[in-house]
Amino acid sequence: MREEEEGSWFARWEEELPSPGADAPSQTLITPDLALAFDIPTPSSSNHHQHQQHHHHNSNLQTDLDSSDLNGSGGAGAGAGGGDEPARTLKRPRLVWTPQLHKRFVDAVAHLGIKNAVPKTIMQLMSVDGLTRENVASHLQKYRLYLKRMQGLGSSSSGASCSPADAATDQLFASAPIPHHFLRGGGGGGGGGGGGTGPAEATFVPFVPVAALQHHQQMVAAAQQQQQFYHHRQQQQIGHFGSPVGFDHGFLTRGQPQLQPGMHRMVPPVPAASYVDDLEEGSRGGGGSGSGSGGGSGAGRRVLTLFPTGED
DNA sequence: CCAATAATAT
DNA sequence: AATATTATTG
Repeated sequence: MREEEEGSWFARWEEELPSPGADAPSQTLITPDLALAFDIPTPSSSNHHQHQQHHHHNSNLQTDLDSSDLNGSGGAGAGAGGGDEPARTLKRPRLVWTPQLHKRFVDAVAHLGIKNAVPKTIMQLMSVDGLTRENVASHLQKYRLYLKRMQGLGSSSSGASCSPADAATDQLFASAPIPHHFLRGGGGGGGGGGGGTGPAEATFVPFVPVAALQHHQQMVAAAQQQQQFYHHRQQQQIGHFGSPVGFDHGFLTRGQPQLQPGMHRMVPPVPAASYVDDLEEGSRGGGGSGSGSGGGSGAGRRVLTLFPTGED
């Protein structure tokens, strides 16, 4: 029995994020505060091995991924009350892209069209609190690779992944209703997301909302202001990340953005993103990539990933 | 100067 | 393997 594969990364969690520990009060709500206190020791110097916090039973693990744990983990935090203390050089926990979150991502991209599917726009359209452009950009890379991979292949049977490694990634992306659009080269494809697993589609409905999106340092003024915002976000109200199952349900989903005084939201295209937020998504029956990758490591990885879809 | 992408590092 | 981070280019 060996769980070395996935164990590798989550094992680092202890080092990465401030795994709160036994000394942590049972106050599940105060987690952010503690994390904050822990995380700001000495960021300047190279990361020496800081005191490793003990970790309390943080149900962070996606293991029971269900409900709306749209967020990942963490607790960087915001002053739950009065604190607008700049959590200087605060490193937020790694963002956990859960299927629900990814769905929002895809949904945003889908409604934007490949044209405007840029990190910043996506981030704004998602309206997910605490999400940074970097987060989206990073994930966007993965997503593009996934799409490209899909395009490259797509023949023969419903397949999806060839390598076991890709299979894992596919599972994540498969959780979203991929509006097969955006092709790297011109666009294309799309069609049925849920209905057919047919790769290589051709029908595609690019609804270009707005015309040109020329960036010249004058027209994006609003955007720049927005940019400053997420810089300050660090001390503003981040902290809705880590939500151990059961508490901290600070839904990251901001239905409508709260307009800040002195600034207005810049959403020229796409009026108000109004998608249907479905908490539960169990769509992946079509593709159904064979989980049994046969291969070498397909033994027992049943922890993390996969939500209660009740499928087996 | 700002934004996005690509590559690299953790 | 998944993200964050950094560097480069537009």
